[in-house]
Amino acid sequence: MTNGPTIKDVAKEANVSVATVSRVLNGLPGFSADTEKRVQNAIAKLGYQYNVVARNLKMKKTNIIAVLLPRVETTFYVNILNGIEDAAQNSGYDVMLCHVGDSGSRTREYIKMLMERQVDGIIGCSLPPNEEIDTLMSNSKIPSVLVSTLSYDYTIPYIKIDDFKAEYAATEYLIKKGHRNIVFMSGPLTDVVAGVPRFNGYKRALKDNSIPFNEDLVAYTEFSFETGIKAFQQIVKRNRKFTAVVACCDDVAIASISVGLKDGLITPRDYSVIGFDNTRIAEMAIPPLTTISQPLYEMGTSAFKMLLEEIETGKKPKSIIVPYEIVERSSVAEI
Amino acid sequence: MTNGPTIKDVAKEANVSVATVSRVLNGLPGFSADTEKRVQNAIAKLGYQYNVVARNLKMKKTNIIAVLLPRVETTFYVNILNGIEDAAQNSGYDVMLCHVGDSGSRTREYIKMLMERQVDGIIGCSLPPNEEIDTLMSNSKIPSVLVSTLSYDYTIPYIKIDDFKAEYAATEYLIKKGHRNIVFMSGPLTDVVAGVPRFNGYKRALKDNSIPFNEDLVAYTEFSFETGIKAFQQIVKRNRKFTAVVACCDDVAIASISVGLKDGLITPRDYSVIGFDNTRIAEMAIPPLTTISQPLYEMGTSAFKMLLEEIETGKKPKSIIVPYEIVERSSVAEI
DNA sequence: TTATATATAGTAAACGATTACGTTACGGGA
DNA sequence: TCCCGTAACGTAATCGTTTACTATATATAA
Repeated sequence: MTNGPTIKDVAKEANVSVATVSRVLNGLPGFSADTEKRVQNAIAKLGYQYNVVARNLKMKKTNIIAVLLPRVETTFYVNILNGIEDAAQNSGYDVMLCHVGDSGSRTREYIKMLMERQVDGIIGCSLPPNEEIDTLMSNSKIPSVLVSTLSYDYTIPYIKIDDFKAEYAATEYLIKKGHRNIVFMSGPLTDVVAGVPRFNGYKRALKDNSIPFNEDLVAYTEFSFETGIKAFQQIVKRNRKFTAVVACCDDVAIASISVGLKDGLITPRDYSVIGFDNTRIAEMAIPPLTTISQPLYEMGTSAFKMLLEEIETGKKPKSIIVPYEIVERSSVAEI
Repeated sequence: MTNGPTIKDVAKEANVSVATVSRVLNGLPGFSADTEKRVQNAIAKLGYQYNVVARNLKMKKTNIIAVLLPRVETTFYVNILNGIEDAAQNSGYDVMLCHVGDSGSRTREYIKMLMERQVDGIIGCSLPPNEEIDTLMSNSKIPSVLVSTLSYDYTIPYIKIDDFKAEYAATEYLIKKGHRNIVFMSGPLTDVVAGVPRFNGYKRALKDNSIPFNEDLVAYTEFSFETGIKAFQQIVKRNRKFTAVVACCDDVAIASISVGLKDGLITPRDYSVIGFDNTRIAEMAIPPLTTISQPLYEMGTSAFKMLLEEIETGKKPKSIIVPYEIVERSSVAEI
């Protein structure tokens, strides 16, 4: 591969110094209109191509941020990612995608790689809090923010909803519609971020409305359709008296609807269902799913803004709790 | 920000030259076990951090590839992306995400940026063929491959299914089940890649089975749920005699099911539906969607392999047509 | 013993930008 | 006329690596 022309070649061609070429390239002051024209002509003539890598080395800045994602199969992450990418693009940053695996197993290696690559910042999405990873991140000195999760010891700024309150609200919504036998399709209790607090929100809403908690009405599942199916089959086997279900995510909500259908149970005629996340499938479900909405896209843009703040000022931004919202569609009936 | 230690500092600390440090860092021959230990100790003592940017400059290689995507809201792209990322990761490449907008409007600027960034390769997903963009890509001299689309003049290697044959097969599948009044929910005919060929496949299957083509049975839509809803409403208004519909994508298929439901029409009892893509929602739909499956993840990994081949050998790889598959679920009935 | 190969290392020139600092020329004010 | 500020450049060091050349010591072969 023959080497392309560099700033030096341009300088020679235009009869100026490299400094001058650099100045016109970057719009810095210090050259006449005539010089500029000569440089531009030289650039055009030689087909000069700017080299960002060289600048990165000199400037110790890459204008790259990395986004760490556990898995990218659901629109949940995609919405956040879109938000991040749009915001980054607007500020002249590019984003590097790091698919760290479901359990976050590749996170360690990725962070090391990112340090070597000199990325300017890291955004971690839904990573399970892990002391080792968190300290690794902190020690890396790379500005970082978390979306939809927390750090082990709260040292890394984050942006998320209040999962406890959100699931409390979902449960209460059902109660206000007259439901009392409410199934809870819980995320795993090993998940301290989205599992435990949502479960607690459910239980607290029950308690505040003097409804006794019934262990028979809760099933544990991963945040996926397939595991949701299995979990809800357990429920149906155990208990038939429920009139509503609050699910830890939309996929599980839809699984709950599907399972019932095989037994001739129709939502919301026979039982109501409320989801969580408001992913794209929520509106496409039959019936369209009533669910808790997180402003995912905005969380993405905000996360980038927080990160940018840390990059530019060196100060850790404040964490943000964003508001959830109940979006009412057709999967809940009053009784 | 105080500068971190460099290879030079390590060299001084270990009482060796920078060349030696570089050699142990890269596992090249030319140092004794004792020297290696001294270098490693120096690295540990100083907390030395390797700088990839400097290497990139020297080596004229970044080990970054870029993936261009029109929009990332559907699991369609996500599956391809996963494939690409996993394959890239295995070969020591990182991927940069470029969200070029729905119409590919930002593609131009992105390609320029990628040239400046000296990325090693570009993978374009589902980009609408566009002469200007294609020549820009070719002129950039950056190895490129296309997934699920073609280049304007076939100069850029691609990997995709045969859309004509696939939609032919879908239509024929319905015909073999006894259907003759078959609606076609067509993508826009401005889409030369997925719009036109699929429409032609549908028409040809009709013809080969001596079924007259009926303009009334086709509606045009974008590849989205919302537009699918509107398009199918048109169909229902115009004609009620159909017994099946072939849809240009899963979202549109589900839209077709949803619209009928409002009129009390149930799939597959009242009409059958076949989708396209086999995205995640296909299995979650009610009823689960029979659809044409593209091996998206594998297309992603193959695309990367093709790209890698071009990066390493400098030769354009051959384009690949991958096989589709009909996955049978419950949205089609025999009559 | 001498010649030669080999292992182990060092020197210094790239890679392609940015920029602090120095220089020159010109113009205006006193 | 002299002084000085300023615009318009140029020079050269620098960012942190890689690696082509050399150089030296030791081992091996003849």
